[in-house]
Amino acid sequence: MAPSAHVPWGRARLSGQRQATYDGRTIPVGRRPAAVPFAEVVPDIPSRSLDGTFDYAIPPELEGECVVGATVLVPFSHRKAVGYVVGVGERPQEGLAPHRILPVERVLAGPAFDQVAARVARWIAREYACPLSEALHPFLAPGQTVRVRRDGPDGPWTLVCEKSGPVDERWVSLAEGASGFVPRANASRQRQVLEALQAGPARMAELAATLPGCASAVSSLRERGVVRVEERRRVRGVEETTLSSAVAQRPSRLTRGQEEALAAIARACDAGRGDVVLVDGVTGSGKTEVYLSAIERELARGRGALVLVPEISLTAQTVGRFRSRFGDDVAILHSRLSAGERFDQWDMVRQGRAHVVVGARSALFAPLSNVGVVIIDEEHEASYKQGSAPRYHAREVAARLARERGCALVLGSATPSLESLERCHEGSWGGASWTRVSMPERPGGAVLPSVQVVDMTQQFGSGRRSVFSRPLEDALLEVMGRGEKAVLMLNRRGFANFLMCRECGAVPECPHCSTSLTYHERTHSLVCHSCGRSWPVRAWPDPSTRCPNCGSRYLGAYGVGTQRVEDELRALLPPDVEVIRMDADTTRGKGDHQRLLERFDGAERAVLVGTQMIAKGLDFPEVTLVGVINADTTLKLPDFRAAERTYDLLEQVSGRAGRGERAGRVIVQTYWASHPAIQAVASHRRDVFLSPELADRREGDYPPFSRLCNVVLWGRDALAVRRSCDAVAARLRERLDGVRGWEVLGPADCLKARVKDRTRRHVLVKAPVGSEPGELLSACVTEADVRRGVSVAIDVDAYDLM
DNA sequence: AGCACGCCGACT
DNA sequence: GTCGGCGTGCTC
Repeated sequence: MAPSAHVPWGRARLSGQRQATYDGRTIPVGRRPAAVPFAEVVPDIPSRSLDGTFDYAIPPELEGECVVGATVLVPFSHRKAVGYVVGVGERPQEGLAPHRILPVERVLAGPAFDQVAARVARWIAREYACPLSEALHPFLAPGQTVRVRRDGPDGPWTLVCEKSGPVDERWVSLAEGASGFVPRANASRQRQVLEALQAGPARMAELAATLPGCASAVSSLRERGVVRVEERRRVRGVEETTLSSAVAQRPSRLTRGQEEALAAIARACDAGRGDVVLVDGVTGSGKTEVYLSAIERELARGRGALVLVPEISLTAQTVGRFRSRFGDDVAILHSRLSAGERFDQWDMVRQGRAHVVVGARSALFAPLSNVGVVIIDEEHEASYKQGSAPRYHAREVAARLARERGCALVLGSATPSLESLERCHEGSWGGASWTRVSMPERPGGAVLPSVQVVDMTQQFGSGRRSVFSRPLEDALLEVMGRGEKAVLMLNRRGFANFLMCRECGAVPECPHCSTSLTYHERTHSLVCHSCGRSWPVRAWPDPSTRCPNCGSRYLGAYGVGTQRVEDELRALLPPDVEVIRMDADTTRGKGDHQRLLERFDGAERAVLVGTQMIAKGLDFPEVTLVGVINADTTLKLPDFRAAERTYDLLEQVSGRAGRGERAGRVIVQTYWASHPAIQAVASHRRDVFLSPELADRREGDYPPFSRLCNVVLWGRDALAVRRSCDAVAARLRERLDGVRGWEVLGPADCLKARVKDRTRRHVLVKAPVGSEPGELLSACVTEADVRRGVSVAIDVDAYDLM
């Protein structure tokens, strides 16, 4: 198909002059382009066997509307289909008989993406082995799904439009009574509302999303005349924004690390070819200020910014910091907004009325064409990998997007991923340069907490059976005696069960795959979920138990729940100490999370017990002790990233201690005190973890030295799943056996072998770093005999191997 | 011959 | 994903 004039978000007729809009500004279109009577359309039919584009004629009356990014209704085979325009041109595809070309029937929605985005979508489809229609989905306007469906087995096909409901247009702002108003000590929600409003007026829906259950606080503040609540169409006026600059806490001067980071980012922006800067800064080193300054510079040059933060850290505080610096130029996109609210924010970006987008993973696909910089905060977070189709990694899509848009990519973390560190070590990757800038100091010279490692095998050896070691027990009593607070973290129990020797700490591993073996109680066996091998085993308290390492009979399933820790704490501490448990059970309801944190905040002296959900975003100055009950549970998960995740988590949770004036202390309990991940955290030296970990990864051909792909098959019929998976594995081996750098593992049962009455099997494929495994995997799956009723997912660069 | 079932390929 | 076309094989 012939390329058309390059007109992003082209609402205007292509045949006119000076009509195309570009982020709200009019740009000249030079010569008069010819009409484009053909549209290249991707039907929204998710199927591997239907992977291509189809050309349709654009009738004259639709000429202005039927542009790249538009949603259209087209005749398809014997029915109609919703499709997306990914290209327009003067000629249809070659070799297509003219009489077969049908006309576009209707334009259902205006443009949601431009040609550059369409190119990125094509790349996603190839790279992550998914149909192009699925790769386009994240680009579409949120909450505006249009589908053709039919009612009944052979009823008529009808068009179903799910437009988002009415938008909550109530705005909350500070009123005259705000000055001098001090909320009561226990009114923490009121305080948070007022803090959020310091940055300027906020939409009720947005407040409710970041501060669950704030409605009652707002209404009581209104009764006292502290805030005003107004119904209005839009707030983007003038009077409110003047407030925002007043509270932008711009530091008087930047640290050297911050200056260096900004200089590197400026160079990357100016190079305009997708160069990457990794801002490697310890917790509290002021990465956000670097982002804000970099964005300011780009805005001054007339370019916008995309900022990705992990969903969990998208709090009122984060939003407030961006709002206070950029006011109404910020759009917020995340899952807690209502559908209408999301659409509204998205549409603001499309119309060029907001140039900074802050959001979770999917904010990457916001309709911002004039991008100066893409920023990914906490880039090591596993949540940047999407778990359902399209199974993209935000870092990789961002790198591609930055190259296509000619802007810079900034990655920030205190514990960068091994992938990013390795690319920076190489200096370049995928045609762009990768630079690491280190920020080792905290502004104001705050110190990192001291970290003590306690060897639990010694505690066990000396007859101690409590979940608390002697040092942790002493520290807890001491901290409570001083009227301070403590946080105790239990690593995720892990979905997988494993055996561990309480005397020597050994965990049985697969001799072929060097991953921990999972213990299956029912069958009394140890199973490797990488290669599928299994061994019979007898675990404690069976009298014949023997630890393969030391011969001890204390080889048993190991796990401590938050409940047990809570019980032991109550027995240990004086009755007036608040013990707050925070885990999946106690945070089920909406706003529970926030409520528990408030109770912790308001208490005189308290201990917060929780799973890893407490590791992030907790900022209480009175916390002087952080205890990790058992660092090993995540260390021993059958996942090659287990050590990296443990290191990240421990580093992160350590950063929770001593954020106020008093120094912090961290106690890490472990059965494996010598493990590099634990030693690295204890000594505040990342290389202690990094060098042996990288050596292991290289040795085992794991990322970042390979690309690990997971092909999962599931279905009700266990035999059909098994046969299909065998067929896929056989096809992969036919193609790949003996090919240098490629390896096929399995088939094996998935770690979660049965989910919702479906049997799950999988095959792992290791591919060389420079390769593009997506197309090959797609082909093998298509060619293999996958039975009806068996579903397949191809996960390239898989993170979740369960 | 008449029809149920399953597989294959087209769909612009 | 959905449907029609066509071949196979069974039944009337």
